[in-house]
Amino acid sequence: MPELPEVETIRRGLEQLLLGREFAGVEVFYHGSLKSPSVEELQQKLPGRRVAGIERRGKYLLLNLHDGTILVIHLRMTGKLVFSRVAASGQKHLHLIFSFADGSCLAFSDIRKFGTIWWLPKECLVELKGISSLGPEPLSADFHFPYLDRELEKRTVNIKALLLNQQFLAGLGNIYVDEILHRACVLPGRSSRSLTRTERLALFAAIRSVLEEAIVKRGTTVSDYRDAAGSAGSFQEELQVYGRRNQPCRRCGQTIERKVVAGRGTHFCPLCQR
DNA sequence: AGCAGGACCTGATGGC
DNA sequence: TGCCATCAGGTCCTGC
Repeated sequence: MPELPEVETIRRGLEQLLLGREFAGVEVFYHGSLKSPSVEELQQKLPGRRVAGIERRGKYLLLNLHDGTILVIHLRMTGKLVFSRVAASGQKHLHLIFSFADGSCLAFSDIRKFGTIWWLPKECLVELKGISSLGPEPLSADFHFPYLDRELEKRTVNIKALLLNQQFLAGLGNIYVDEILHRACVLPGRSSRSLTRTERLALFAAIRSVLEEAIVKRGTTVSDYRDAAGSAGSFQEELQVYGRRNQPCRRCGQTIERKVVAGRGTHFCPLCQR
């Protein structure tokens, strides 16, 4: 599932592949992917516009076009963006293809059809509630210890649910939350405000270090994640708890357990996480 | 307001 | 073998 490190890896790939390219057309096979505008309006108005820059906000990809409009893409769980130098077709679950003036294209496919695309003027970005309500970027200066400390104090939910909340912090998903809590030695069911100062400091450091290392490894490929060039990531080899139920903890040897916390499959070490 | 739980989807897996 | 139920998870929506 693409979380922050995967989306950042895709962003970097797309930046190499798409910058300056001019849109020539769009084919839409599954209309549910395109939230706005209509297929007709997109097909009519997108051609001729060029890619000027690619940003990421949380798990959202933002393709800035030279005329001040933005293509916003969210891959949700199984969405994929794959660039090809020649026209692509025939692949399964293909929902939309952007073609460029030089004959290359960007294909959007998604097994579960949850992924979404918007095209809108930059000033309308605030109307996308999912983006405008996002919390700070975990790797930016906006995310600092006093913020984490304050939020932990005022929330009543368990720490797993808080870390999954995009309005608290943008970009974390199920895999990295489990890994972060293991690194910080904190059990996922603990209430946010119960964390000691030592644990809060460890959590702050773990959020940053796990994400940074995962970006270096170009993300985690558990089932079908691929970057924009079609390559898998390698952080799955570094996972300490996620997907390791009944296997020994790499830190203390205790058997990794799995239970549902905050409605999500949650992996943890019952001995070295407290 | 904050929080919990269901809905949206399809493919993989397991039980019978 | 085939059928059915269950599970996977990001975000939005509803209701408490």
